[in-house]
Amino acid sequence: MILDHAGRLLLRDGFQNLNLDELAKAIEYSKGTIYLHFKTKEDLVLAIATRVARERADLFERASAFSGKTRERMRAIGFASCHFAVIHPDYFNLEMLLKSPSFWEKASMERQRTFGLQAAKLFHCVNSIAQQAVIQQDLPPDTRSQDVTLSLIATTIGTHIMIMQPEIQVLCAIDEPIAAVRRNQDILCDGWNWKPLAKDWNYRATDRRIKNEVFPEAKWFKPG
Amino acid sequence: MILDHAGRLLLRDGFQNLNLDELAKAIEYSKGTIYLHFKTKEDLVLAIATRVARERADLFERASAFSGKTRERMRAIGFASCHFAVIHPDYFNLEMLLKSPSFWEKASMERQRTFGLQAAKLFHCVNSIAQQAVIQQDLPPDTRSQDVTLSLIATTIGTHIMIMQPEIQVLCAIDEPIAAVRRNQDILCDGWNWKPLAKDWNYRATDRRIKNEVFPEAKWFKPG
Amino acid sequence: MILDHAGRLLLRDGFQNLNLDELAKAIEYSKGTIYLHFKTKEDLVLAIATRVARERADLFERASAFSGKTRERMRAIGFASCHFAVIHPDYFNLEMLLKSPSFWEKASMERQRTFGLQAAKLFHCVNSIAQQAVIQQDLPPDTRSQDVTLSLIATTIGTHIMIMQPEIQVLCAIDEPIAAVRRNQDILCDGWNWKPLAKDWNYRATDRRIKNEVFPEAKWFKPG
Amino acid sequence: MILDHAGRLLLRDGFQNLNLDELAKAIEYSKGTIYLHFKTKEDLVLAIATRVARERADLFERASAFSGKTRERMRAIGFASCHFAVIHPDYFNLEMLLKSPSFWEKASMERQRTFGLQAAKLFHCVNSIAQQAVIQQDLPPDTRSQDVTLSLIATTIGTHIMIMQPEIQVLCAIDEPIAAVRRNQDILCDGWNWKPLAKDWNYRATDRRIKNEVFPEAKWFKPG
DNA sequence: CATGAATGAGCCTTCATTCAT
DNA sequence: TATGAATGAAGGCTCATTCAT
Repeated sequence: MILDHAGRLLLRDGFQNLNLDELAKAIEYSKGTIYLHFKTKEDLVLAIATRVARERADLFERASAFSGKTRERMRAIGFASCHFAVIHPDYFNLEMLLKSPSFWEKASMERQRTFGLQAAKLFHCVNSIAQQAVIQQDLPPDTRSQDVTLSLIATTIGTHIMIMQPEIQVLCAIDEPIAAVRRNQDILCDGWNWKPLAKDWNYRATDRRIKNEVFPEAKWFKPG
Repeated sequence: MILDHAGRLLLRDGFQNLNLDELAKAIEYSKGTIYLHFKTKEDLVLAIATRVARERADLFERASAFSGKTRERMRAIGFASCHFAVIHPDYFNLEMLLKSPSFWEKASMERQRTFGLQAAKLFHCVNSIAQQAVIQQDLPPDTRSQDVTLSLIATTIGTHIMIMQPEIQVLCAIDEPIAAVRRNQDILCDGWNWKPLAKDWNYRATDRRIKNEVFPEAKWFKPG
Repeated sequence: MILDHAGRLLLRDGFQNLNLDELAKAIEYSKGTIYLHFKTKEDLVLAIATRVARERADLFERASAFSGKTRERMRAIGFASCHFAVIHPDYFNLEMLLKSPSFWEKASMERQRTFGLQAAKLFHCVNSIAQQAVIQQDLPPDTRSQDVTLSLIATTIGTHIMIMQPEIQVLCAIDEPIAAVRRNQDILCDGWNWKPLAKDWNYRATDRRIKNEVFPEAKWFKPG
Repeated sequence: MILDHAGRLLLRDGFQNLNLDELAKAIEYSKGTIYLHFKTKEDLVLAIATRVARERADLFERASAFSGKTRERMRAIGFASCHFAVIHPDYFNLEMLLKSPSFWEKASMERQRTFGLQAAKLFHCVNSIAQQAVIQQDLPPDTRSQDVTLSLIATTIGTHIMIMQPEIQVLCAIDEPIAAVRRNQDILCDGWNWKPLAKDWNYRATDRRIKNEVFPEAKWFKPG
């Protein structure tokens, strides 16, 4: 598949240094053939991004189906985001690229729509759990679910960005980067007063269940 | 000054679309003159980033000097980060660019060092307050200050990135984007159990003090 | 062929003044197409030089096959060098360019190798005749063939360089520049005591044979 | 002196890579000042060439004053050319540059004249000895002195060019490059039948005299 | 569907030269 | 006489895109 190779080169070189000549050499097809499938280079890259975004949305939806208290289910989402980050550690660089208007206007409408869909699924997964938490009074009654959702996604993204930088890992004496992501999510949930709080519930057992039931295939850095 | 114009064009066009011909036309100097001051295009852009980063570090250091409880001082830092985000809403795009190794190797050593210095100052400002909080037992005794620092910076960055996207603003029904940043910081501090918690202290008064004492010149979206 | 036009412009303008825009205009192809075939401008020029050098090596090898005494065969090589100089009077300027290390390192390895091969063929042609002359005692027994080879090539090159200069032609009252090359080769062979010496053998007849048998297509300045 | 530094940089970098910014930094004067003295870069380089050429002419004239048989005096000239080549091993690269018409037309008339003068002196030194040799019947009576002169200069130049190339030194198993120059000159004189021939006269003694009387300051590679 | 040779606009970078001070 | 900041034309090289086959 074109997208596999293209994705690999894209991660290695970045968007601007991604070279279609090199790509054509890497895949078994010619440059002309690439243009049969993608309107422009941007269109191709958006296709890659969309595929990865769909993968992420799928992970989130699987996690979303986890049974348990609302905070446990959100915790499953947290595991999903970490699992995804392990598989696609540099995906954020790609997503940042999609911010530029000059990028979007060169991609096909259809693909723009498809990508937007994946992003929306993501938000929805998180937000519907938060909504239910408010309803079930796991979260304080006057809490706006979108605010919780925003904060969780933001913290997750921000932490991923931070821990990718080697200097930060040194400064913060982090030996298990991915664990920092889930810790921050956890602290934040406590901050929102999302019941049961970390101190009131043994999440070790929950974590074990998530790993077994939702991500049996995943490799986690530290078992337990 | 060259950097002013260059910064403006950089924000408008992005790095790759920043055109030195256009820049030369914009400033009253010629292209050759630009190269008297900057070794490469990358060097120029790093100079821009450094200048803005220094501005941010200055804001943080001013905030750091705020007198009060540790959490109040951290709150002042939060205001600093928001104030900065208002002045330079697109700075994160620029900072993402600096991730690429191929970028750094084209900039002059001296400028690389200077930029690193500013980034370190930032971390230090936040971390030293967190350290003091642990010492003063405003934070639980077994808390690692670096973890708190990391989480605060990560949440701040992540939230800034999120609220820049118009779709997110719509989805989350945010009418005051910048307020979301400080809210998330606040929730997170509560999550860390940083005393006094939001429910135990009237931070309205603190906020007023910060605005008056630390950022008397700043325009905040909503007074109060 | 690209190399034909490029060679023409190269001789007219020299390396530094050779302009790829102009070249692209001269040939029916575009600048990009040139770079499909040649890695750099230096690579292109080395390709030109190699082609001419191969032509020269071919002439030398044809001459090398001439039958007769060793000195007669060397004389045939002398004719070859003159014939070549008539066809490519400015080749030495090109060859001088190849001295610069900064030139070589910008050309492709493959082409570097090919060019080196041609140069080696040249040396070999001359040297193997000199070797045989020593064996057959046409040259004194303690003569080192490489020294003879070096002197002959050096004199040939030097004379070609000299007679290219109009002032020298005037100063030396030369009306037939190319003849000077062969005369110097002849004097030098006499100096090495290469038998039969010019005074002991009628080389007119040999010359006639060389022209007819080896270079029937050549135009010599003065018949006879 | 400007020319000293400029000459050094010129040899190191070649003409096209000679950079006036770098030169201005090397000397104590500014770029503007350079242009007070030299019309163009070419003019500057021609000045360098002229100075070295004058040095060479002086060496030749000193050698020309050597007393002895005509062939001994020519031998002194040979030593002069070698001595010069040792002091300025890369001068030929510079002289080749002066062939290009586009170079000359950018230099000042005055300097063009001065340089031509030095070149003429060179030719004259050699030629007048050859002329006298014909008159004194050290050379056969029908010999044209200019032909002898041309052949000697050509062989000298050609040999210098050849022995500069490391590959040639290897191919020819040369361990004393400069000695090859004088050997070729000697063989050539024998070829012209310039009396006394090498076999009829002990030139060792002559060489010793030349070194002592004409170049007492010179360092020769092999004493004796 | 597939190709890959050809394109050519575009861009960064260099550097000899000038001139106001 | 000396400066050195400023110039700006020039040129090598890239690479996304096209199209005839």
